[in-house]
Amino acid sequence: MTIVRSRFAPSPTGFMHVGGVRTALFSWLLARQAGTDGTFILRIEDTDKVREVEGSIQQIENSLRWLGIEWDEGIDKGGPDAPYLQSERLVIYKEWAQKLIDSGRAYADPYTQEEVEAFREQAKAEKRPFLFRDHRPENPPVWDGSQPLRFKSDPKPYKWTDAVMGELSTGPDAIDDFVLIKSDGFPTYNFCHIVDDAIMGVTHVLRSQEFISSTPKFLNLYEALGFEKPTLATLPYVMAIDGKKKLGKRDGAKDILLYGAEGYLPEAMANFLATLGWNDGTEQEIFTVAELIEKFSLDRVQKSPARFDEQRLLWLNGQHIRLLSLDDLYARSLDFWSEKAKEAGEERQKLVLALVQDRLKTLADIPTITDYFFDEPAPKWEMVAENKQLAKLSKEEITSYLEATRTALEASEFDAESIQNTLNTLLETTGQKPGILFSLIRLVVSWAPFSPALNETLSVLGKQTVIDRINRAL
RNA sequence: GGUCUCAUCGUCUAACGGUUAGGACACCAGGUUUUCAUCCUGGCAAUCGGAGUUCGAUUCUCCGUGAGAUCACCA
Repeated sequence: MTIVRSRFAPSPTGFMHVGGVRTALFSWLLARQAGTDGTFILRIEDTDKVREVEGSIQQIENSLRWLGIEWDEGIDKGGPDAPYLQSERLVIYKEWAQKLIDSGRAYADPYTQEEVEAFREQAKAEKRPFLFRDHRPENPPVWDGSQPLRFKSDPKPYKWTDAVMGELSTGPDAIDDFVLIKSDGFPTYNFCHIVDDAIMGVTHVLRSQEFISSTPKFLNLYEALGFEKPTLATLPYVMAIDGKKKLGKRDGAKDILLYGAEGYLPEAMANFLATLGWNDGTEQEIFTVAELIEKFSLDRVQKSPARFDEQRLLWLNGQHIRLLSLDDLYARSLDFWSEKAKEAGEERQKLVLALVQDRLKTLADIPTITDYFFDEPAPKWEMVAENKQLAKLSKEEITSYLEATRTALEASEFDAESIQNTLNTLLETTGQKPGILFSLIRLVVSWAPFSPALNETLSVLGKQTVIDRINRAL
């Protein structure tokens, strides 16, 4: 097994959406598949105090945990390279910045922000790219910490291999004198993530596509610092389903935790995210988390962006619900039952749950598909009118079918099998098609859009309830 | 504008240079002598365009076209 130290390094600027979570998932899968030789680090990059949102760290941790992503090292867990919160590591960055100053690879930026802005405007007006290094001061002042500290870059073309994208290259114009330490004393992402990855011994850096054009800067900095470059893997975007833009909070990307509240299973979400841009080359669609860990590989990750298709997630969720044992399903369903259902107790809830398990797409379907087992449903006759077949029946026909049904069921033993026999006999005596007669019975006892097999539904409801509901309808 | 990336059914994707271009979601039609959003069967539907290399190109090369990213004292 190869040694893998991978990390997820979000900034605490709000909730997590599917794009960010997928990056974390892939990184985690890589570490877990290395077995005991794999470590997954959660590092929080809080160097932009302006954009920071309170509570984000907790939310990030909750999101990862919900998905089943557990980290080995992090701010709450500690680890050999603690602290894992960048704002607590400022001395480390200062140290490395000093090394760059000493080796002549960093200098104080003497300009005001307005002056730099003027340079940028000028370049724009002249239709040429803006490069700070064109304005590199001849005799920069000694850096006292109040000015930004800039990297003295060594522009040159680069060719490198990305574990996902393959061979990549850029010209020298991609490299400029970027800021290492801001005037507020905090390092920039560009600088501190490189330092941290190196001293934390990170072997695999996974990140999303927008970083591809900054990679040459990073390569240049690795060289200046004398660090070995880790394996770089660029993940394609997750796109909004109806847009051509990457999925972002502005385009309706949801907090990943909301999916849990909406009745999605974390393993379905993991399956969905993993197969959004990755597949194992076979026709397998449903993967358990264990299978994902076993089979995931960076070289089968797609190069092109994938759209976020909620329909597919819904389908996968139904598939994963079916995979659950009844006890497991029950344990996860607790938040979704109606009050009446909870009053009925665990035994009865499980009886009903077993009946409906195959039909659930989300746990949030539980009330709509089970409430009539616990509470008297309000008749919705429009459901009869909206049913193509039932709409044709006259009021008299409906009445006579229901009366016949009541009579027949009153004589039934009311286990699933005898109800089945009773219903079959009923078809013969009424001469009606099952699609019509059974639809009618189903609606009258449940008034629900969908329900389990009729004989089982009736049996679980019990004779008295069924007769009462038929009477009520009559 | 500079730099860079990507491109197979509507969507997610498969295909050592040789397949009737496969699967899944969605959709449509049947079936399950019982409803239904389950399940089964079937159907619809794709290699962005043009050159080149080759006996043969979805696959390799080039040129277009389209889409996207980036060019911050944000990450």
